[in-house]
Amino acid sequence: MNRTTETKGITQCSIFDFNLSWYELLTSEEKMLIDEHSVSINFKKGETVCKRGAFASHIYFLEEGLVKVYLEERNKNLILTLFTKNNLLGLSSVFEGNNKLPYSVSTYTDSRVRMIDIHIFRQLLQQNPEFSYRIINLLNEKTSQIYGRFFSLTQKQLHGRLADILLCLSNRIFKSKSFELPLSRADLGDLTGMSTESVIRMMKEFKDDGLIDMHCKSIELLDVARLERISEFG
Amino acid sequence: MNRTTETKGITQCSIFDFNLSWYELLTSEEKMLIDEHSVSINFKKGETVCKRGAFASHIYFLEEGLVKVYLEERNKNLILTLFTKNNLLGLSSVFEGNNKLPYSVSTYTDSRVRMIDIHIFRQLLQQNPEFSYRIINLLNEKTSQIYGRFFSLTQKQLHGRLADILLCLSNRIFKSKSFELPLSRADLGDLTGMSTESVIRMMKEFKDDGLIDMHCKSIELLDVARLERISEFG
DNA sequence: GGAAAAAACTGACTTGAAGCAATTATTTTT
DNA sequence: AAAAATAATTGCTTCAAGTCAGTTTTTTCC
Repeated sequence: MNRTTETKGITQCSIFDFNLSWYELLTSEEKMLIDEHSVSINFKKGETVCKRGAFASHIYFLEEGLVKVYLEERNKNLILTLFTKNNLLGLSSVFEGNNKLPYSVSTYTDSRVRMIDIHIFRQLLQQNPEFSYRIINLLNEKTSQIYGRFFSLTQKQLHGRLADILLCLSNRIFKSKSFELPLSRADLGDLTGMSTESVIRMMKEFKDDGLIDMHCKSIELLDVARLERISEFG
Repeated sequence: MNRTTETKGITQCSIFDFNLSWYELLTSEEKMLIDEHSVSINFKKGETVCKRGAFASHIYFLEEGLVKVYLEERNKNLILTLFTKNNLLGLSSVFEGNNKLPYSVSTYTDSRVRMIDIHIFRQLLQQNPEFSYRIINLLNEKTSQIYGRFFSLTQKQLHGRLADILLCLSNRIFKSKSFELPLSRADLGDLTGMSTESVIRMMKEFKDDGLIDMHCKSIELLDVARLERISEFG
């Protein structure tokens, strides 16, 4: 067919951190319904919010904190995505076919999670088309981010994957070129699909090359342009 | 927390092939609206239905055929999923934020695709909650399948990945233990994240081990139980 | 504040899987 | 039906990246 204009690379950044508001789209009765059928729970750093395979009884709204959404099997771990505050988690289970949670969630920092009864949430989806439409948009946005990560982890080598994740953390999560990382090196490994040792080696290499500065948990991106090039060329 | 019952492995099968009906949920006026604002197009084997980056103007309903949904960049290819007939494609672009298509689609066999005006589709989503709810379920089902593939491709080695894909093709796509494969070895590579040569070597190995029988494009699974074990143990 | 545990790091070694180049088989085209 | 093009296959070589084992640093918790 005919030539299409070139678009940006597939993996610009892929960690979930946007938040279209959804609560505002509800009527006041509906809001009240949510309020009545939800509770807000505090989790300490490192705690498990929910485990894959458990029955899905709630939709989670992360009011405060930072969490990982991950899969584990045997000793293999894969972090699907990170969520920051004001995001909805566990939407996959609104589908009755998925009555079990398809992933686990645990916290990196102290967090507050509002747990919303899933039946109420479903009811609202079925009665309020605007709300439902917004949720579709949230799901789609998330899916296309997952595609980006999928591409990154399957098609790029270590340099590219690490550059990807560093850029994401900076742009999406911490919104700053320097940040204190609450994730361990092992977590970075689960996020990039590489071994802990490789993460360490690669980060040292980035440091030696003047791409980043780093003292243990504190990280600063020094040369974003070059990191982007590394991300692009895999 | 308390111990949850063990669930099945993450990657049972991950190719998209279920179809909840959605058309029936529309009112007769809505159906008419769809009919008026859609056309059915025939594609020959190997043709491109749409390319990543193009403006998303339609939702696609695959009336007949087999297609791949894929990402390409430089010489890297990744097949996200395969679709069989009676499935909706391109739902990611109902989100106005994504006015460009996030992936490309091309056919493996002669196919017929109904192209539905995206504005009409959006309108229906916003006015018909049951329809919208059904679409959410479709999206969710798809997402959890993508997670499975994501895990498979990032955490398993070649044996496991090939076993995964052979089982999927058999269970979901062809619904038979023996089938004529319309995909090339290179496509199997793009589907499993391995090189064409590795696909060939691995399939030969499976054949020598009595797991499958194979003559060029025709494949038969001989020992499904063992394939499942290989899939499970990566 | 000191002991214990957990992370972070380093170097040596091994290997899974990709890349390359050449050959054979299939399919398409004329 | 022959020629050309595409796909499948094989063997050889290379290297990216994981594993293992040991050391140092940092964090946690009595």
